[in-house]
Amino acid sequence: MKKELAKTYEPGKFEDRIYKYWVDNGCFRAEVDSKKKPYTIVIPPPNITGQLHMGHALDETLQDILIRWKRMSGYSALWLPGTDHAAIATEVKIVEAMRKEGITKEDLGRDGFMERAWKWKAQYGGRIVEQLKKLGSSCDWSRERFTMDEGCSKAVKESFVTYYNKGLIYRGERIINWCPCCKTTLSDAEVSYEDQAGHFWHLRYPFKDGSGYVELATTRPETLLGDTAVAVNPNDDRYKEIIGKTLILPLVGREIPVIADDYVDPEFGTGVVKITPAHDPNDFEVGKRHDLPMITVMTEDARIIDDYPDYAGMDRYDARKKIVEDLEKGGYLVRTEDHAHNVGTCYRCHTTVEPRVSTQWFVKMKPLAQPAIDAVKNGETKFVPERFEKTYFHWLENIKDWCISRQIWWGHRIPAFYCDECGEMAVSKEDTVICPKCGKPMRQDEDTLDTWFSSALWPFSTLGWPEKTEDFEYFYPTSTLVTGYDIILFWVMRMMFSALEFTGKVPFKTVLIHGLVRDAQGRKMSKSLGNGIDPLDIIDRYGADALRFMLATGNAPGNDMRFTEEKVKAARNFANKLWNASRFIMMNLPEDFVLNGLPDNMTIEDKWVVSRFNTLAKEVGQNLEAFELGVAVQKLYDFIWDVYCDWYIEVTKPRIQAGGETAAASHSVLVWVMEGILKLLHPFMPYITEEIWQALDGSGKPVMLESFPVYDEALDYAAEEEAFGKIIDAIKAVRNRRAEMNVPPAVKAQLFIETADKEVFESGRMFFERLASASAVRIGDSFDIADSVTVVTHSARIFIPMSELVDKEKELARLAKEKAAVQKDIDFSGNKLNNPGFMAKAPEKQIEAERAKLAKALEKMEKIEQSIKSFGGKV
RNA sequence: GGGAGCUUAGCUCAGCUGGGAGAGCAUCUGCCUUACAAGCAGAGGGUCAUAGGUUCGAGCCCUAUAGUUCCCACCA
Repeated sequence: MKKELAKTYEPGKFEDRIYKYWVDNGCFRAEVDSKKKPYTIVIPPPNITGQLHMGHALDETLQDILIRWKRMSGYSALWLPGTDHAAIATEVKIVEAMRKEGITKEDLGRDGFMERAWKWKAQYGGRIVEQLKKLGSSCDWSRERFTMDEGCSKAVKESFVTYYNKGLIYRGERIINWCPCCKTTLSDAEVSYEDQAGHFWHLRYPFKDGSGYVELATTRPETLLGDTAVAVNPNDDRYKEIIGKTLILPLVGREIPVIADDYVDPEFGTGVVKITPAHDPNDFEVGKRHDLPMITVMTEDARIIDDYPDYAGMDRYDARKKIVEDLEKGGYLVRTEDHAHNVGTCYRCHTTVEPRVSTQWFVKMKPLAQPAIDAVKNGETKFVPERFEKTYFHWLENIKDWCISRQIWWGHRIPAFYCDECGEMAVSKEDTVICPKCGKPMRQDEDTLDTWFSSALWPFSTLGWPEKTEDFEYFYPTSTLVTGYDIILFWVMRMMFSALEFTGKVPFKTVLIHGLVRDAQGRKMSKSLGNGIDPLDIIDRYGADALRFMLATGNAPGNDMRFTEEKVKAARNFANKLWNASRFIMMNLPEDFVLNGLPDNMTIEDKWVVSRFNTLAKEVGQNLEAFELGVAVQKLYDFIWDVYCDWYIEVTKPRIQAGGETAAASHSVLVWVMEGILKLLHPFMPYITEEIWQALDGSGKPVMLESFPVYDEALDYAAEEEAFGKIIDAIKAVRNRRAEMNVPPAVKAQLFIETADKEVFESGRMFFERLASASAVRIGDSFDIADSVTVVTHSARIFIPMSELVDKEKELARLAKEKAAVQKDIDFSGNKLNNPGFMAKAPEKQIEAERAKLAKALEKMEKIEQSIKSFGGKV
């Protein structure tokens, strides 16, 4: 069955059609099938607010390659898609949109806001999903999930309640990271530190008894309002006598003590630290140790509270300015110096985080961390590349409790209930709860959970947990998680301990880590820089296959890569090459051609290409097993372009022209190898391989459901590989000489091939005419052609009688150079073989290879010397 | 202050368990050879950051140094 392909490769003309074909035929659907082994990937769920960016494109491409390869390899392969509600990120966007309409959250109230948020989700949540499809992602869309859908919400409640009942979730008053802009708490992981230029203000606090001052330094003078002590190191001789004395807090007039605490570093600054327990995490600890009062001086949006009339309502930076002025006026400011320091900022909006004391919910991490460490230590879960395990261990070994409550509405509401009557608290999976003590209806906690709380359950909540569903039993634990190194701490680690806690199993066996896609200059792609490249735009111009190929090529796991359009173009050109190769095959195929395996009468070059393909299949499989996708794709590229197109197709041309039996055989081999290529390449470039397959193959089945080629011993033709290699070498050598002498291809010349492998060269006779510009070819044991250009390979001497081009002196000089080169080879191998150490310790295989190399070089040397003699030179 | 990565051809990067250095792009030469100029045939270009070490043999393993990037960390 022969179908015409368009003249040029235009992916835009068929990609959408092919995708629809796959969906319509249920090709992505994974079945619970006890006869097959499961292979499962859950997608790192993109944010519903998101637009597809290059990071997604890379992530999805790698997953799709793996899932398509496993599907073709006989697994029941499930790629489970879905989206994340992205609590803060989404709420910020919705609030922003509302602000443009002049509405606030408070105007709508909680229920009204949620209604609006769900509408918003319905409107934009689908967008990113449609964009994923453009890439060719073979997700099982019938199983698509959302972190706030019914099942995932149920899993969230179940896990919260279980944690709570085991004492692994608790509520307590702590100092937490507070974003004054998002008006919510943040976990430690959600704070990113930035170096900022600041100042070091040296202040003096007077003693109450009038005995002078103590000097201290601060980077945050505005927190002075909340100072409840000044601390020195107990071993600091300079200050031993003032411990226990009372100071008057400038501007405020509060009496505060001088305390001693090891936390103070005597070497740093003046060795005296002001203590603000409510606005600094370290001071909070000091305050607890010394039972100091905690005085919160700022509101939720980081303005000074009304208790300080001089500064009330000012934001923290204005207050800082005013306070420094007032300190100066009052004679309390000693000096100001420049000081660079590390400031914690909100990872979403980059507002400086304000430490704040409040009552929040926490997950107790120490007991959960240990099993997660063990699971990786004992190899149940492996990271690729391995080095990321260090990051993982380091984080888990130093982990602090996880603050999970957020003061926003978009998210899973904390399933805790309070009785306003008697103060009782209950944690429950139910939506309405009656107080167990007094029977009054209870009020649910206003806060929601950190978005990563539900993400942490993703590998099993999406498969039905806490129910023991068929999917869960069959597809869990998942096989491979593919994600960027930037969210190991946020996500991978939390899935690990959650899964071990709730399912008793690791969530995935392998974590394949990839890097970031950077711009051409190596900068991170970001909205603020405006250097982001839209994958959809690239797909539009070059096709999804080209983008995928580019993203999979030349990149090792865990390494960042740069995006350049040149690389996409190279990938597109490769697709075009494949496209045209298939066009060539099809335009020459007889109308009634049907592929019926490999023919019986294969020639040397047929066996050569089949054997090379066989090796390719073996190696690609090995590389995929080892997650070396970049290496695998490079091998495919080399085989298709160099072996198949540049050599095999070229070599079939004279055969096809000749017609008959030999042409028929070459048709079969051409199609057989092409089909093999399409199968091997399909995971990487699904669209073009499917499009060509459908035109070439008569089975009516999609290539994506074919079997992935594997090594077949019967197709190993080592002898033919070597023999045809001799022909290739000879053709290359002739071309090389002709190019050196600037002989245009149109100028044909006779070729006299002197060789001991007459049979081999005889079988390649017609290739010299087509590929080496030969007008006629003679093959013999010995020739003596005067004044001819000579070419020497290790298996042949080739004479090209072009006397007008021959310059004896030049020819001798060239031969001398070639001789020197071969002599170097001989010396190199000879030295090795004469080295007792090498002979004693090198593996036999290596010694054999060295002997073979030496033999080849010696053969070549003999031929060169012969040629030198024939030009009258001395050897 | 800890930890990790990177340093290979002019540029961007591969290089699987150690066995005479590769690709794409760029450069140069010659070709519109009826699959493909998004192409074909050739060429040039690298003391694999530096210095030691292990080994018969090192781009690859070990140690130090330099440059660079990232992650983590409470120094006011």
